[in-house]
Amino acid sequence: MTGKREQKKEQTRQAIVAAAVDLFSSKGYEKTSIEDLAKAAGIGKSTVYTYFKAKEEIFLAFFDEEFEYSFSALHEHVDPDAPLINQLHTLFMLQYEFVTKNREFGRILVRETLFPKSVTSLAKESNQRYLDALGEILNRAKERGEIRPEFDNFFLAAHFFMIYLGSLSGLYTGYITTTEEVEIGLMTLLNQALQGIAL
Amino acid sequence: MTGKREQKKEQTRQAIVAAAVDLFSSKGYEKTSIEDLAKAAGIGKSTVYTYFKAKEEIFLAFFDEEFEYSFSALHEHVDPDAPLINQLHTLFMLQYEFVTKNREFGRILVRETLFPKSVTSLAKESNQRYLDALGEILNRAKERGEIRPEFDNFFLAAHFFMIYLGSLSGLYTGYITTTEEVEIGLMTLLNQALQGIAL
DNA sequence: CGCTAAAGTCGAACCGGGTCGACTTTAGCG
DNA sequence: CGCTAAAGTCGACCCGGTTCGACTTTAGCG
Repeated sequence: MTGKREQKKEQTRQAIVAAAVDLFSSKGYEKTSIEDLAKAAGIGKSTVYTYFKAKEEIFLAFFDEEFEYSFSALHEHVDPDAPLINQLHTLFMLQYEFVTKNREFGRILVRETLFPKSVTSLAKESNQRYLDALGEILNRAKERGEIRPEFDNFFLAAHFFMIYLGSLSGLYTGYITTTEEVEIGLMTLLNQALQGIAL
Repeated sequence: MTGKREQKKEQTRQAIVAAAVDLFSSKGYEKTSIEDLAKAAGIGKSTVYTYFKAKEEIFLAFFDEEFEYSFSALHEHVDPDAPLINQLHTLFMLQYEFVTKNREFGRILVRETLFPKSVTSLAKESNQRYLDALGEILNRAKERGEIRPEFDNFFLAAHFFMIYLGSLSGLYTGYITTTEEVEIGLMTLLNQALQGIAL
């Protein structure tokens, strides 16, 4: 396999993603047209559609690259044996900063990964990776005896993920506006989840 | 005030919303073009933009009509003095059914209200109404001594809302596929929230 | 090496959301 | 009632994502 043809195809794909990383970062998603990407990649506009079914798919590929970078930064900041709430706090605030470096970017990201038009493996993969990272943190917390062992890891991870997600939504709907408010909201909700709401 | 002009304007507005209720329901949001709406309302395409700034705004107006209907049905199903978890369960499952009557509809709804392009009062209003309805349920639960009184009502409502939101996302990303699974997921998460995750 | 069918490419066109600016209606004043 | 400025209307157009179909390249067989 991997004949000349496949190699070239892979190269072109890379070129499109590289153009996306470049242009989405500098001009933003909406303001970058498919034609811009095509020109930057040195191909024709409609050729882009040989490699990606839609603009959103290019976005997801672009996100993959960025995600890698962001998650490697995470491990430098979080002590794997710190109390759970500290770890979650750090993780979410890092993620939050990353997402709001470009407000537009974060919005599209959430929309496309969490409420995608069709069930593509791409979107699910992104979520899974996030959930896995959360799962590891939770596992360690369970081993330390910090949290109830009878709850399922998947639903625990999902629970925390939702809290993060909701805080983001608060940002986009205008309920909260500053980083401090995000921080307060996040901590309040994490506390509720950990302590329990019922008397 | 309310001269002939304002009356007619209101009429035209209504005609557009009526066309939206009709066409969005039958053909779906994406497949209904502005021109379709204009034709159905008996006006020109660009006149639509005198009444609404964007297609999304028409969607929100359409949703307003549907929302009213759905929430009135709610009060017939939920006993205001039933245990909190039962009330939440009923509320969310009703809401869920409503939203998935048309899958497309639910997706756009979440996207536009929770992650809107710009902070419009419209989207915030929709959320606020939902949060208010939740707040009432929580108030009664507090009065019955079911939940911790020291937590802020807003954040409690937000917490439950997020759980619902996350379950929906699970549906759209393909983590869950059937109504039963939604129900199980919902109950699991509500339990976690009420009991508390920490040991 | 020549041929062919499949794969890859891209210009042209489609489609639908949104804008512009010229035209039409009408409120409300004298 | 007549006039005018403001409000309302809409045809023509722009723009960008996506599709179509004709053209070009190339793998791989004889």
